[in-house]
Amino acid sequence: MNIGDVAERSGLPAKTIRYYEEIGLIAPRRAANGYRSFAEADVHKLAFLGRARALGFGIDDCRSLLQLYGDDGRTSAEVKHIAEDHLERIDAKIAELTEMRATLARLVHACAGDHRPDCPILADLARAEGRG
Amino acid sequence: MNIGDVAERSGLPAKTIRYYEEIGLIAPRRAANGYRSFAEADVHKLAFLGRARALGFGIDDCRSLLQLYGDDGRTSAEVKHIAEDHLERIDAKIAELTEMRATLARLVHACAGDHRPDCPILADLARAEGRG
DNA sequence: CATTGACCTTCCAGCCGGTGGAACCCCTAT
DNA sequence: ATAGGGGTTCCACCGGCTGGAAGGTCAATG
Repeated sequence: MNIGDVAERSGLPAKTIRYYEEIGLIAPRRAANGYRSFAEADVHKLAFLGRARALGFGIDDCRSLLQLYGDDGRTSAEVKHIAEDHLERIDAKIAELTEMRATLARLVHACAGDHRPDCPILADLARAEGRG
Repeated sequence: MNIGDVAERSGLPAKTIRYYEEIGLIAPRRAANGYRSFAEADVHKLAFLGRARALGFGIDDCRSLLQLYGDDGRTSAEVKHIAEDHLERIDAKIAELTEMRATLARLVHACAGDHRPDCPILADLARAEGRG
């Protein structure tokens, strides 16, 4: 299977697949003409990676997850540990964004949005002492 | 004022301040010895930038906000527009993360996290057809 | 058999918003 | 004179790709 077919089947762009090979996440064979020659297992791995990435796992986590996936001696505790750490990072990010959102929404709400120059948003940015 | 003092007063690392000069957000004078020589207005601008960045505005937005801030002929509508766009992007990001979080939390919950290899997390990544 | 066009290859550059480090200059205190 | 704590420039790197140039390969045409 050539990279185009694999891209279609895995849902990942060809560029990304080449990149994943470059950083050692997959290692497809090569045909005599130099083209990458993908096996079903590669497609499977790539789909796995696509789903892990879609859940927000970083490349390093993906590497670990893939390794655990292929390791019969793994424990589910190892996998869970990675996922829990990631969950914490997501929660932290959500909390951060939620705080931003609250401040921003308050400012947007306070701003008339008309032709006049007076603007609570700029006022807040220019001098944020007193409130968060 | 030298960059170190400005860093302390604005809360931004000296590296970042140099970077902001490089990309044209600020333009401090230079002393005879080549050192950057910051005025109060520069410190003010940097603090403004720091707060805008803390609200998640991108550098381009910061540039626009700074420009509007210094423009007496601005309208609050222009400022509000930038903020509303940004608010939408934040909401989209929160929604994305919240969805990730939901899936991930479900998987983590379903995983025993013990010494055995069976793991719903890996199972889901390996074959995610049927559920989101 | 030559050409077209879709595919594949490699390599280099860029995105965002900095951050780290090397190599060097400047200023003050001892 | 020297030590140290500033400052300066420049270049490389982070994540995770993405775009594009330059060129090789292949199947189907005229």
